[in-house]
Amino acid sequence: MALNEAASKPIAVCSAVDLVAVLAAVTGGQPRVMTIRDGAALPSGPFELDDRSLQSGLRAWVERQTGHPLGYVEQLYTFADRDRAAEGSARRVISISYLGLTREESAKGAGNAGWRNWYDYFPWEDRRSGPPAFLEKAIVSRLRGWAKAADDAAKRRERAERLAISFGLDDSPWNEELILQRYELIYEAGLVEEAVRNGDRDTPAAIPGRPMLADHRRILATGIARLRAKIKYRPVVFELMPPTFTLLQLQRAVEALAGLLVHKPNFRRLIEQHDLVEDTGTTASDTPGRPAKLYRFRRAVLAERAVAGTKLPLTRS
Amino acid sequence: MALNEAASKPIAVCSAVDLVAVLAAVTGGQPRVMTIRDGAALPSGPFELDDRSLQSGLRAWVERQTGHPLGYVEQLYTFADRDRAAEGSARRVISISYLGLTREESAKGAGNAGWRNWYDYFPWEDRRSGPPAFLEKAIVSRLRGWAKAADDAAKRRERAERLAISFGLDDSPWNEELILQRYELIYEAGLVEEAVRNGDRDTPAAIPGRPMLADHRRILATGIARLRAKIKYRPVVFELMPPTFTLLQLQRAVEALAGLLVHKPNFRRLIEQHDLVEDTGTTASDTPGRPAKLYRFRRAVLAERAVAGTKLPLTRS
DNA sequence: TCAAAAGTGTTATCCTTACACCCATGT
DNA sequence: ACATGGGTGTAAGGATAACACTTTTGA
Repeated sequence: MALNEAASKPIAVCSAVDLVAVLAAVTGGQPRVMTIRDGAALPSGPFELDDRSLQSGLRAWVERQTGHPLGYVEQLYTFADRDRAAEGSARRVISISYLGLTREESAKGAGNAGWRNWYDYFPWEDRRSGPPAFLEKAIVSRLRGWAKAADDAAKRRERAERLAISFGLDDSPWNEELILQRYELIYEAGLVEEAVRNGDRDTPAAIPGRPMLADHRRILATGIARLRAKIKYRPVVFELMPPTFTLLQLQRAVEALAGLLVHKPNFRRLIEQHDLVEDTGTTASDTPGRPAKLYRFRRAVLAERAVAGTKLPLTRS
Repeated sequence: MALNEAASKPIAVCSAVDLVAVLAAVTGGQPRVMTIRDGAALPSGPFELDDRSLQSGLRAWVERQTGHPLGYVEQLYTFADRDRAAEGSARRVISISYLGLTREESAKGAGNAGWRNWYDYFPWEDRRSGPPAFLEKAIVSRLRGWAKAADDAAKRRERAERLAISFGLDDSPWNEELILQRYELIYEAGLVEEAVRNGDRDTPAAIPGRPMLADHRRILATGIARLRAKIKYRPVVFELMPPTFTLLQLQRAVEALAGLLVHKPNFRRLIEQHDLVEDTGTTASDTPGRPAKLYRFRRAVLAERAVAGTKLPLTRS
């Protein structure tokens, strides 16, 4: 590293840069992610110099692939740690990752590309029917063992605390946003195939959850975490919905993303209170039970609300 | 762009990558940012391949430079738009930017490096004594002119709306987090030197606020925006405070960052309620008025609270 | 005594949470 | 009738915002 203060023009050091996309959708009540290589990797490729910008290039590429406009794109993170290389060669790569939201629909992924339920990769993150049965035995108890196995007492305490917070043990509530922290804990403990590949441990039995190439699973976790956080303060769920939808469909989408169940009456009020939707006048009829009103996203909110929500007790005047 | 699904190994396309740091501190009741080249640029330099990771490399560099531990580092954004090159050569550079927080103290910036009040670059962002006098004439009225000058009606409406929201006109409240949006509006309207340099407009009189090289001012705005947002939901202010401090000092630091005044009694209650600080038993004596208790940050909160704060109405059980 | 800052009390309001309940449709 | 989902009412509790006020020091 040389952040030289007096640097004239930066020297033209060169690195391989690639782009990685976490493309999310919701269908059939499940959260989906676009994958390639038969589910083993996220879509990615070299960053070419003639793009207008990273974001617009990514958008164009996705729209070409899926035939659908990408509703929303945001940069996720840029990874550059050495231990990313992973696969033999110590080649250093910089990965710039993006999160994109789309309505799945015609998921005409060419070749071996396709949409997968993202809980295939993180089965412990789906708590819509309560904590999964395997969690305690296959994960938590082994992490407890790992925490106890640290060298000194301080480290043991620290690990135990991270474990409790990440997985919502001992009075800590489960926090669905901590998906990356949970993955990293499991990784550090050597319980995922990716960690084993990197030679950090000898070969323990892998835990439930499908691995991915390189660090794509970490990137996916980063994307899910961002989305789980964002749905709480920005109206991004709507990017994943069809043009019109019932409030229950909307709720199911939120639940799919969060991996948690939501309180129906209060959810409806929340949506209505914030004026996020408007009535279309029509009702959905093909469903069981009483027909539900169909709503559409009130796109005006995107402009109206810069949102943000104060948290500082300001003085008036 | 070629996010080829079937990509075997990405081709070794090469780009120049550099790191840019937004280092923030608070002293003398003012927010500071570390600059080089006599205040014209942010510290930056080429990214070298032998670093362990971006973050740790940046941390090491800063600690060497300032002699102080960097309390907090986070990645800001990776810029790669073509129009960044700006300065003659169409050379494409990728800039990975970071936000770092430190206690200024011995700001022994070597050479022409040093701490600057960040409102030198964004004078309209400091509203601690109300909206600055020049705002209406030097900025808002000219932006209104720019909004009216758009080609078609739709674009005029869109510009007027962005203007109203960004600058808190027509019933919209001022939102201190929108600093980047405000800067981009001013940039698009051709009112900053940086835009003129890029040849977007002929030469209008520049508005108050010091320009920077390349797009460093945009990066700085990104950093300030992140920090202004983050102090509301994470205890990061404390990274900028001395080991012990009074509640008024803490309040002044928050005000300096936000560019807004805070309601004292309610601020104190907020801090205490959340158990963010603990009493040291000592009091500050050298100040005017009644001596204030000195507090210290309760570092335990970093571990205890994964924080997050639900916004979804979950079902119990 | 006054200025300056520390610090406390109290209220109105809003938002969130939880619980209870009724409504409309198809089988 | 009953299952399924749609939809409303309301009350308790907590957080926030606003106002008014007392306390402690140094000059």
